Amino acid sequence: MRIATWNINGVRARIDGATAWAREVSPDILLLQEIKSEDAVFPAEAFEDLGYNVAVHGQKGFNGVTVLSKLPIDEARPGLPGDDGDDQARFLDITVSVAGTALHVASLYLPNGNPTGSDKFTYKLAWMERLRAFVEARLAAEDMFVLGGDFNVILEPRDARFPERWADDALNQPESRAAFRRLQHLGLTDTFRACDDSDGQYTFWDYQAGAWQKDNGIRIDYLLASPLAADRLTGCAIDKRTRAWEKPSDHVPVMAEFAL
DNA sequence: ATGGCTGCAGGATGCAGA
Repeated sequence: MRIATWNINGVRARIDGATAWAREVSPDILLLQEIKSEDAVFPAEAFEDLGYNVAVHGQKGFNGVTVLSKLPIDEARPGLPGDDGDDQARFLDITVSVAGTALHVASLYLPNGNPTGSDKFTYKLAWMERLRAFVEARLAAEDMFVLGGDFNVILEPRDARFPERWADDALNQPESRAAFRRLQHLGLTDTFRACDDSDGQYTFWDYQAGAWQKDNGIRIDYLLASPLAADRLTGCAIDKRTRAWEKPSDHVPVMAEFAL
């Protein structure tokens, strides 16, 4: 079972690259973020033609997440619990059945939070606390699950080419990292780090100032596995080839392989 | 970096991103 996540930065502007990549790599489950589309204009047919079942939690202009699955989607639950007043489309949780066992997979787009100290930063931290509560409940139920997406947190200095340049950024604040650690310490595995401990591994390069050419990147996209899923982890990869494509997303796909 | 691109909404430029 191959699960991939990719912040596509506008799925309609990148539908050709997205489908070409999905056709070549053929993940069983593909999570997309920042589709920047409401449900009605999401190009579902392009993915259905590749054999995917489609669950969408869209929003006009901004945000928006999807789960594309070659396995039938038994249930789809849009929205992160914990705040009925939150109307930003940043979370979609689905259930599939693998060899008679339920596997839950969530696609998430964690708030950026800039500028630090603003109400957006407060929203980011509150969103992370809601995510922690969600994961805590999931673990208490001893469910097998994977959380994938753009977490918008730089965990360690080695996750940035120039960490000092991110000193004032919401992605790199002690509060942001602490909230991510609280999540991890409940018992989630950073699947990439579980099988690749090397430095210089990034998932995002800014469009500006030749960041890609200078390898000025950061690692902010993750696939986190619950214990039952982590026990089956067999591999991981960041596919940075896509960043060199024509009209690329500023993020690249992250993958994890499970013996499921 | 004083954010130097990019997508989207809407029909010009402003906003959001990281």
